[in-house]
Amino acid sequence: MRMELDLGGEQPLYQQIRDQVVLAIAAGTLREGDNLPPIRELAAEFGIHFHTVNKAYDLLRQEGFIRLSRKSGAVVHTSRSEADTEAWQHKLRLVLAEAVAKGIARAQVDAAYRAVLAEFEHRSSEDAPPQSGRHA
Amino acid sequence: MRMELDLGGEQPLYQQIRDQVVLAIAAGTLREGDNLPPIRELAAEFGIHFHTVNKAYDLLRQEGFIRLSRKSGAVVHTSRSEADTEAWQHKLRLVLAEAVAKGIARAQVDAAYRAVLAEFEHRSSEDAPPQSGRHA
Amino acid sequence: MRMELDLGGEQPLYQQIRDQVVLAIAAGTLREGDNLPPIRELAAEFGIHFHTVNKAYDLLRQEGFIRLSRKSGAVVHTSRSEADTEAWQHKLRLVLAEAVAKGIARAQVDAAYRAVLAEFEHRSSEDAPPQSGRHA
Amino acid sequence: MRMELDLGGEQPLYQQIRDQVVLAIAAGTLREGDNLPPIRELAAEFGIHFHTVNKAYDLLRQEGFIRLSRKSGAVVHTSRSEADTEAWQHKLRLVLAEAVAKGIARAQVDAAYRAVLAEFEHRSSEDAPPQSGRHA
DNA sequence: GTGGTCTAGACCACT
DNA sequence: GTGGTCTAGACCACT
Repeated sequence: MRMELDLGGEQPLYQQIRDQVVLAIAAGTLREGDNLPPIRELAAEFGIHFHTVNKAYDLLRQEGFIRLSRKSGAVVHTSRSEADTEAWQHKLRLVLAEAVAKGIARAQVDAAYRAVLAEFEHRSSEDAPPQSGRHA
Repeated sequence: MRMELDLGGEQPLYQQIRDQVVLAIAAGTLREGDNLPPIRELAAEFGIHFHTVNKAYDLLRQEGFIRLSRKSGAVVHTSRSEADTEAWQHKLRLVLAEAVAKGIARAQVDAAYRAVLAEFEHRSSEDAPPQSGRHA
Repeated sequence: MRMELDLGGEQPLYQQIRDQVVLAIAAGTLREGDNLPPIRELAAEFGIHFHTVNKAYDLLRQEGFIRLSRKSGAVVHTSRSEADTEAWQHKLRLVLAEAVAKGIARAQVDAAYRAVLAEFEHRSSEDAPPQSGRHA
Repeated sequence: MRMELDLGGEQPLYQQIRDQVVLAIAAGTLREGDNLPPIRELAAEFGIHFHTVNKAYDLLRQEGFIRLSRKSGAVVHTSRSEADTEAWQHKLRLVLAEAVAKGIARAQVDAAYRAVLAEFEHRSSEDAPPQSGRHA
């Protein structure tokens, strides 16, 4: 799992780590049951405090993306509550509001939407039974 | 313009104000050329300091949603740069990654996407005459 | 003299008026001895308060671009003190510092410099005796 | 990094701080990756409020001269967009218009231009090896 | 009457 | 120890 952190960037490091993990899961680089790097290892790799990584992992746990245990460390284990889905819809609403408010053309929004989902597509194809006829 | 602030919430107040304004523009409650409430008035309404509102308005100005002047106050005046659009796409990517990572079904994501855009749809439909042959 | 003001823009109106007049003088649209529009006329044209125009004209007078008198109104009459020249050099220094700090290539800075001066060139050619050999 | 502020001057303090930092970057006193003084430290040095310094740093961040993070503080990190370059050209145009309008001789303008750039020259000469054949 | 600048200072977030 | 958020409030600039 490739991870790029922008130390000294504007976003808090723990947030960046969280985002990278979420993107990796969506991209299929990290799959259900996979282990995330041990906290101290990841911290060492980037020369950051292990507390920072710990905070990121704890956030991922809270959000229902991973499980933490002393035995197996951090493991991808997604789950979602209704509240999660609602919170997610609220985020989507805000992102789309920005686009609409800025007057980005509907076609361009649609294109961006499809492009991103296509990028993450493989995932459903891996989980789903390999059916035929999937053209385009 | 309805606005709800969650004092003591996780999100900074100025960010909440910013979000509410963006949503209002997208929803068409605030339209190009409309005035936002004066800084001090909005502050009084919510019992917060005018600096907080000022920061929100300044952020909206930076992001290209409004214009500020001592004469006319805060006025909706959207503009966008290429960098804006790129930053927006990155936000969309992250939001969709969350959905995919959580395994929300594609159909449900699509439904949420369409529902939100439908909510903001009127914008174009109000401004444009409801007729065919929309040339220039 | 064409003048465009951005009412509701970020820059103070009096500053915009001042800038437009300076640009007009540099471009040769306004020449030594020419009259600027009467204060109240200009104010009426843009629907702004005559105090605002008055402030702009007074600033232009202070800066040594025009003369004001009850008889003849505002007349282009440039003059400069050593202090003016120093102040100008300081402005130039700051503008160039921005370019250098941002890492704009020297060639590009030079090009912008020459382009702007070329735009204002006619002026010297009008004042100077029409000598031959001025190619490029 | 030498800095001189004119308290009680016409220019806002935060703007003066911003200008001094830009000049320092152009002069090479501050270089890519260098740290600016911590907000509160600089404020104490000049006996002004840290909010004022904060505003200056935030402006420098917006303009693409520095980066801010809680971890590393304020670090010189220049970047520019096309809009930046356009805005810069407009500033240059106005400064040169002043000179032309005042009838400052072209030779004197050229001299001032070259003198300022010479002052900032070292930047490239320090970083690059003083040799011919500078390829990539 | 509008937003802008600045001070003073409490408390928080991130590392 | 760094910057960030927020309140409180004085005084200023522009129109």
